[in-house]
Amino acid sequence: MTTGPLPRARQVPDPADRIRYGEEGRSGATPTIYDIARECGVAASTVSRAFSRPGRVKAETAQRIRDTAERLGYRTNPLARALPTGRTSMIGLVLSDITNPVYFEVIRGAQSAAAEAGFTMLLADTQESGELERSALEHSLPVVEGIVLGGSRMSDSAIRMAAKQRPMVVLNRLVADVPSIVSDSARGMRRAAEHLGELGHESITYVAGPEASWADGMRWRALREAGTELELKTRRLGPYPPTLKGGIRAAEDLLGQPNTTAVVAYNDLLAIGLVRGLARLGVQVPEQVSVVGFDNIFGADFCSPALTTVASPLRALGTAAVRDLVAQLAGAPVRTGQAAVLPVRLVVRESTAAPLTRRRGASRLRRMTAPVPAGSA
Amino acid sequence: MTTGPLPRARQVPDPADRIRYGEEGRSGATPTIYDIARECGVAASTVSRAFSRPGRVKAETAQRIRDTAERLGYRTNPLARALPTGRTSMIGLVLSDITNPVYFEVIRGAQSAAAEAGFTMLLADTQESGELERSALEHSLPVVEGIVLGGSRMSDSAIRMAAKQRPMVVLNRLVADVPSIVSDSARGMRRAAEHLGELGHESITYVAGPEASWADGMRWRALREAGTELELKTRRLGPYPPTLKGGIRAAEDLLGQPNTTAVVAYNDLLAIGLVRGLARLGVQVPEQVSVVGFDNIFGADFCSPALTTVASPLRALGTAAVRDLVAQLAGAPVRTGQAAVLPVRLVVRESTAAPLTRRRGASRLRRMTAPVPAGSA
DNA sequence: TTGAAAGCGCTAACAG
DNA sequence: CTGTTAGCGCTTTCAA
Repeated sequence: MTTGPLPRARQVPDPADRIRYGEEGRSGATPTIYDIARECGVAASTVSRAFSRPGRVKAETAQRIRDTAERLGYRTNPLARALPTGRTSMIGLVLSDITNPVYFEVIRGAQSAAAEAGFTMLLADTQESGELERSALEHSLPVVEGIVLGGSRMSDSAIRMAAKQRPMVVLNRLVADVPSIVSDSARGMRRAAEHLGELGHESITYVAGPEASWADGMRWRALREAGTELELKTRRLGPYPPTLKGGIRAAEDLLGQPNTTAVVAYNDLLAIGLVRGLARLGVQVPEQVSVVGFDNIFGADFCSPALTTVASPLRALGTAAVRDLVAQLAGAPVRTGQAAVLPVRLVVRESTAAPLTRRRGASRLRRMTAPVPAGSA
Repeated sequence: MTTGPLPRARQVPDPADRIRYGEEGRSGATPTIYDIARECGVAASTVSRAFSRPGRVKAETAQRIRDTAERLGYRTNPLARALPTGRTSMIGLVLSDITNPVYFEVIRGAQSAAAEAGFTMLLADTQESGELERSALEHSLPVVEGIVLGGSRMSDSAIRMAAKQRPMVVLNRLVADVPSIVSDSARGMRRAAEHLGELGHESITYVAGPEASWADGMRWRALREAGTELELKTRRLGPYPPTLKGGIRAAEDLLGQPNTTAVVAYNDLLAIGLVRGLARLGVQVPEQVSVVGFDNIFGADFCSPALTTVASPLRALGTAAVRDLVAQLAGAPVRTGQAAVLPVRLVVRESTAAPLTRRRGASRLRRMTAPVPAGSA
């Protein structure tokens, strides 16, 4: 009971290389401002200023300091700097699912914008759980100066609350009083509907994603409106999880729907799954059904048939979010009224075509042949 | 010149919400151990112990402390904790290219293992540059307790040097004296060669990836050895950047190679690009050429034809690396002699088949038809 | 332009 | 079992 094993092994400081108090100061340890101060015959505060406030120190002194710092291999300790100031130079990127390819380019964009501004990026994966998300925000992220929330699964009010704690930017979702960056999916959907209309389709089925997704509601609403204006019938199927598997399930459900010649899916993952599922069921894309996706993720161009999709500016979303956040941190006023809306564009590939026959109202889907064996191992 | 604008805007502390010295202590600020100590009538050190050393404090006292901490909404400040101890509870994952899909599952595995062990993951993208990598290690990562190096572009000696500074695990590469986790690509290549041999191919072309890649050398060597044993001719083409574009270039070069019926590519990205490039040039896969990839990345199953590939245990690589690192941090002896080798498996899909004709030695590739227009917008 | 000194929040010796 | 005290490395008043 006296000196029993400590609960967490790592709490036993390795006596060899951990910092100890009151002992050795110089030797192999990384130098501090005090070492430089002593070496230069100035006060530590002067050294500090030389780095964080150049110009508030005589040029020659500053130079001398910088030189010896260089010589000693001095690196300012970010932790020590952060403690009194709160400036950790870190921002957090919170994602609902790191492995969702829609985030790849977002991550890259955010990362490069962060690096550019001198920030390090902390990545948190909340695995599609609002609970994990809340806990990430509360526990592991207090060290970040600001947060980019990509694909949050929390409620608007929870987000608003969190945004009060520290600077925040929300991606692809509108939350009152919280700055956000969205892609113009309404216009994208409109373009998709026009495209299908021009090909001769008379009705469009929306294969829905998660109901908790702001973008999903947005896209469905946009399709309905476009349908009204363009005189196209619209209907909605779902919701489905926004994954390949979800798409395969949707394919099965689609067979029950008469007169389906054109589908717009919530996102590319769903669309690609849908195409595969349909192929397995003996339905040809685009001959029998046209399919449009959303986002233009990695793989949308090399799946078969290559996917027609509404391309989101994924990379730009990432950079814009981080730039916004960094601006906020620099004291810029928070742009809270309106979201920044980034333009999208329709990329037409091979998964859309004119409907097979426009003369008869008969369902194309009922014409299916016998199911074909899945082609993969 | 006197009070001119400071270089970085964010260095102007926002007087409203930054920490100030000597002023207000309580009010809306987040509580510290001192607030709890005062409230409970104990010393701050007792509060500290109650959290970091439960058991070294009387049960009731500890309970009382935990209760008021709860009531006050206390959260221990990780920065303040880290400063004297060096334990930041962060580990760094350094990748050569975040957007390379081969890392998706690795990231996910690493992230979940880190979370499980109570660590936060810092992600650094070095954009295929050894220089950026070195600088990331030096500058932005001193706050991490340990590092997982995935796809390093640095020299062995640079890695060894960095590994002396702090605990490190290297992925998919062997570096003397540094613990590493690799997938068994030698056996994977052997399996691929056997597969192609069984199909009736008599020679195999290796489409090489970056020369700086340890895995590339490994794979090529394994193919040569397998070729000797299985009596298959082998040749090497490249190097190419391990991207879709690289594959497309490789496709062009491949046309100059007589008698090519089977290709193994350094990785799936290259393989998929190759297939697309060949299709554009009018060469059919697998009818005219069989193609095998490496890794089994996202998309390998839905590209067309679906890719036969040597599947790496990507997720497991990520978790294993982090678990290893965490063990090191906990004081486990560094396993330096031998790398941990994770098993791979060959996934046969549609991109491999028997060669069209075995009777004639004539090149299949020279039989190509006129180039076909690219199908995408 | 610079130095002295206090403090950021927490941890760890060292008594008691 | 708990309080006292010093200290992590850096920043920022305040005075000189």
